[in-house]
Amino acid sequence: MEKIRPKYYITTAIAYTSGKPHIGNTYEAVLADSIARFKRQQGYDVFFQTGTDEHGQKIELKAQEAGITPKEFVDNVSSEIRRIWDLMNTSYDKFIRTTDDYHEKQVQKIFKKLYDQGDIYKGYYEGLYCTPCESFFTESQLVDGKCPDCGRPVTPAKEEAYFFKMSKYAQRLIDHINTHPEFIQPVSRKNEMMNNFLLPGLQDLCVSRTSFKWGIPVSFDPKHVTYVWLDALTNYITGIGYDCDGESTEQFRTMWPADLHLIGKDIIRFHTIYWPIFLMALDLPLPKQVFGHPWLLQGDGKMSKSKGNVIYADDLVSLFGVDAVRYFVLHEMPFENDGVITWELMVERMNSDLANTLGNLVNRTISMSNKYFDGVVTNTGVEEEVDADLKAVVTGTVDKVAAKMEDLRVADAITEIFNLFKRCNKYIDETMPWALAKDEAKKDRLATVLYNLVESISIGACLLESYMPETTEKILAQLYAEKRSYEELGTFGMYPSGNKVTEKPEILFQRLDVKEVMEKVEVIQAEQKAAASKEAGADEKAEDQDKEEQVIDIEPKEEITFDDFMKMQFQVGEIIACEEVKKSKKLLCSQVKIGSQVKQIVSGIKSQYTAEEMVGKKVMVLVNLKPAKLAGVLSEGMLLCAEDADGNLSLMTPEKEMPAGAEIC
RNA sequence: CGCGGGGUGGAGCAGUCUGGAAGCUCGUCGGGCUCAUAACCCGAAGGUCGCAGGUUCAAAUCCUGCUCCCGCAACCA
Repeated sequence: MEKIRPKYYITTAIAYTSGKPHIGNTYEAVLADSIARFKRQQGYDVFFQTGTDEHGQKIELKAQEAGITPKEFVDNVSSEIRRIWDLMNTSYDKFIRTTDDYHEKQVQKIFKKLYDQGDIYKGYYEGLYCTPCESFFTESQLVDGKCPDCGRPVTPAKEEAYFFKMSKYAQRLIDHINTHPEFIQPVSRKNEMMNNFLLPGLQDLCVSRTSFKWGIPVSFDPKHVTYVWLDALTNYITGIGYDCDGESTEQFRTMWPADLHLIGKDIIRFHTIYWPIFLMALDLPLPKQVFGHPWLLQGDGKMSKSKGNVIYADDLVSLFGVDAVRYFVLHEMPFENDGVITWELMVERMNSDLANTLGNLVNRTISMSNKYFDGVVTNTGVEEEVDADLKAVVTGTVDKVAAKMEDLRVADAITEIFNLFKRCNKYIDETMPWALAKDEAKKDRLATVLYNLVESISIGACLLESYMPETTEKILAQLYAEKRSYEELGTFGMYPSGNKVTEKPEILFQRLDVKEVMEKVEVIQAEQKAAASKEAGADEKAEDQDKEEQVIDIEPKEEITFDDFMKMQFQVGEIIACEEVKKSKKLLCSQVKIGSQVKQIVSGIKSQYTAEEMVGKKVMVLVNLKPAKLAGVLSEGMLLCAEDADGNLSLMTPEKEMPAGAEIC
């Protein structure tokens, strides 16, 4: 009787199609792929979904800049992302795009349903809007009057919008999280969500926009388009055939709820709060687990295209090969803390693990088989004591790997497999085949030693399949070995005795020289830089010529009257004392002498000025600004600064010596 | 006193829940071996486990205080 295979539904976050994905995005796809492949190997009926998130104002604008329609734009980027996923050999079963018609149709139905049942209501969204980030901010959220995320200017905006009533389901969610400790992984994230968002009380979530068109229209109010999360998150159900009128597919009924949503730690909030609440509103079961994986960061400073140090999957693959890149990202990524990727580290891993430990092991084993037995591998059964430990390690690995995978500790799982290969290398030294070969009487023992090695490598190679599928194929091909089933990986001795291995072993991973690699990297970086400065456009030509001064254009504000201007009172102030505001990162609190009075003014300039150097400066002060508390400290005015594109600040000081209190007009 | 995570040989990390000889990978140094991709195997050096107290026969591990780093939240008049 064939057993019914248990199902396993795994998803990645869908990638936003505003540009080419860097290695960090790619990492997520590979991580999900390794888990999906492993579950398949274990016999699960796996469905692995990934895809692209394609709506939003940012895309609308980018398309406009490029002079093409948004659809054309996302078609390009989406296929580029898919190309990279394919390049990385990810075995997704479904690649969903949020512009797919079934998805759009379903999102409209879901929106309507939630509206009809009163979970979504119409209201107004008011605040300051950052176009590139597509986010509204309250005045208090701004950084230096600019977008806290990207630092670009914001514009005031008010729009009619639909909101989702989050509070209604909050308690149910809190209970769920408390009774399902495995729901949010790693567990440390759970507290963050609870303390920062759930326990203080949830804000209602804005789910529609009228400020742009590139989105899924709200069916009963077409000037609105669905705003990001209700559109993006629902891919997890629409992709497998959910229908909110009850016409869901068979696939949906078997696959949902998802077993694992694999996402970046930056969007844990949306997946562990908003998404479950949407599902509750739709009366659907919640996903079993959400894993917010850490990030893969670059060692040499922040990534930026203009610095030319962004690491892309293509470049890595062309230098190292697909499996080496897969190995690296999977192995280097710890479970909780961020991982680091540099070209040097990549070369080191490649040389020491892949070339030395694994590649060389396969190579020396095959070479010896050819040298001593013309490639024929025979189990003559002449066992010695040392063999027992080798076999124990080899046959025990599968369970160790499975245990690590169960906890999503993929890096540790891979380490277990490499321990198997290291054990093999040690075995060679213990048995010294080259010594056995000199003694005709020990020929049978020699045969058994080589048989044990070939068998061990076969098992190890099969275990590698989830992580480095091509390497598995290559090794098995050289050994003329069959792929084992999962159950057979714990059994020693299935390699057919008398089988022949290849005559000419192929180098699996070539050792690399760091210097040579870095030379190639420099070429790549130069190209990237060139492309970036081209992209930056004609008005930034100054880039090459440091001496030429840059100019900055900012958003023009509304015209004001002379009267408006006269309402503001500016005076020269002398800073007579200054200290840091405790419990804040950016604030300095200054005592400013203006005429005969002293005002206390708090300014967000700690990153640019120390408290000591502030003292004694004469600065331009807006004195009649309504006092307000900042981080609990009273501020009675504003110090004026000039600011450049990088956020560097310069206090405005009088050009000639002026007394404190002098009017500025 | 906003919430949380972290500080362990040169580098990167595990160990902390459930106290009981400080471990792994890489690097360095020494030795072995020669089948193999200057690879493989063995050994050594190197740590007051952030600081200071406390509990205990015994603390990296438990308790208290302090300090530094990193996320999230707040803040930039």
